[in-house]
Amino acid sequence: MDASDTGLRARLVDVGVELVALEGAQALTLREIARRAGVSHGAPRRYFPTHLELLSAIARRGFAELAAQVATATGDGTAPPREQLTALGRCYLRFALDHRGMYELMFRHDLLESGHLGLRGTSLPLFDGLVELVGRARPGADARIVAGALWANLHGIAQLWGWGSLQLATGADDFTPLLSSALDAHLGAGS
Amino acid sequence: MDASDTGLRARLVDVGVELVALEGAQALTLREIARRAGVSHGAPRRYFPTHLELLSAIARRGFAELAAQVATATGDGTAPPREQLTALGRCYLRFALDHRGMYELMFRHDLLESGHLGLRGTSLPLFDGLVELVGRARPGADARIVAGALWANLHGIAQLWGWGSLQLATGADDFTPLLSSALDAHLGAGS
DNA sequence: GCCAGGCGTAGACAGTGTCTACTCGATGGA
DNA sequence: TCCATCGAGTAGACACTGTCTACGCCTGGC
Repeated sequence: MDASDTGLRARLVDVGVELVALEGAQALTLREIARRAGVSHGAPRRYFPTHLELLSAIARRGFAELAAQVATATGDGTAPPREQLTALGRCYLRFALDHRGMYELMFRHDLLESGHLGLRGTSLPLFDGLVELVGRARPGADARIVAGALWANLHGIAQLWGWGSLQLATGADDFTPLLSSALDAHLGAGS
Repeated sequence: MDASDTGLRARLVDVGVELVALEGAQALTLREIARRAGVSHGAPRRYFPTHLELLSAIARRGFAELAAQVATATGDGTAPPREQLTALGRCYLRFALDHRGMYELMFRHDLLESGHLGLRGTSLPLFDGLVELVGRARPGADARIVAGALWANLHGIAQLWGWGSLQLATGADDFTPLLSSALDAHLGAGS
C-alpha cells in the first residue's frame, strides 16, 4: 500500500532508483534490475509489460523528487517572486547535477513511454508553478513564453554543465554566474 | 582522398549519416551500418576499433554541417551583431529540428568518445564565433558567460521543442516567440 | 479436497558489440 | 619467377540484451 510496499512492483522501482544513482542510466537493464531485486528476468514483465514502462516508473520517481525539492526551495510562497525563482533555478541545477543518472533518464525520451502521459502529470504542475512566479516577477510579459524560455535555459545549462561543455567553453568553474546571467536575462536585471 | 572516397572508412561514415537521418540515432548499430555498407559486421573494426568511435566520426560530420550552415546564416559578418545572432539562433534551431537524429547523436555524450576531443575542434570554434558576436552586441557584459547562457538556452529550446514539451507547456505552435524571448533576454530587448 | 488464477521460473529466440582465427589477394624483395 | 609478408575483410564464438512462451507452484474460495 505505501511506498515501501514489499510487492515486487514497488521493489523493482526502488531498485531502479538506487541503481540509476549508483551506476547511471545505461545500467538500468531489465535483467540487472531483476537480478538486484532477487527475481528472474521474466518476473518484471508481469508488472511492466515493457522495459520502457519500468524505466518510466523510475523516471516518475525522479520528477516527484524534483517537485518536492522545488517546493521546499520556494518555501511557503510569500517570498518575492524573484527570490523564489532564484531558489528554484539553483535547486533545479543542483538536482540535475546531484542526480545525473536520474536527470538523464528523465529527459531521455527515447527510453520513456511514447507520449509519456504519466510524466505529464508530474512535470506540468511543476511548469505551472514556474509560470505563476514568472507572471508575478514580470507582470507585462507573456508569462508562458518567458517561463518556457527560462525552463529551456535551465535545462540547457544543466545538460551542458553536466557534460563539462560549459566549463570548457566559458572557463567558469561554478555554474552560479551562468545561472545569474540567465535569471537576470529572463527576469530583468533589476528587481 | 576527398570526402567521397571509395574507401570503407568514408563509406561507413556516409552510410551512418544517411541512416541517422532516415531512422534516428537508435538505428545506428554497428552491424546495421556494416550491412548497409555491404561488408561483414567485423569489417568496421579495422577503421573504428569501437562502436563509439564510428559514432563520433558520424557526429563530427554533423558538427561540420552545423558550422557550415551557421557560417552561411551569419553572412560576411558585416551585418549588425544582433541581426547575425538572430540568424544564428534561427539557423541553430532549424538545424536541430531538421536533423533530429543527427542532433540527438551530437549531444548524446554517452554515445561518443569520452572527452570527445575530436569534437571539441569542431564545436569550440562555433562557440568562439558566438562569443565574438555577443561581445559586440553587449559591450559591457562578460561575453563568455552571456554566450554560454545563450547557447544553453538555444540547446534547451531545441531539445524541449523537439520532444514537444514546450508546445505542450506554452501552448505555442511555432518556436519563434520562444527564440525571440530568449534573444531579447540575453541580448537586451532594445537594439 | 479440489481446482482455478495469480505469480514467478526457465528456456528459447533474435539482436547487439567485441574478440579471435582465418582467408585471400596484392605487393615487394631476392 | 617465386615466395614471404602484410593489409583488408570474413566468419564464428561469446556474453550480453529485451521479448515471448510454456511451465510449475502455491494460495484462496467453493
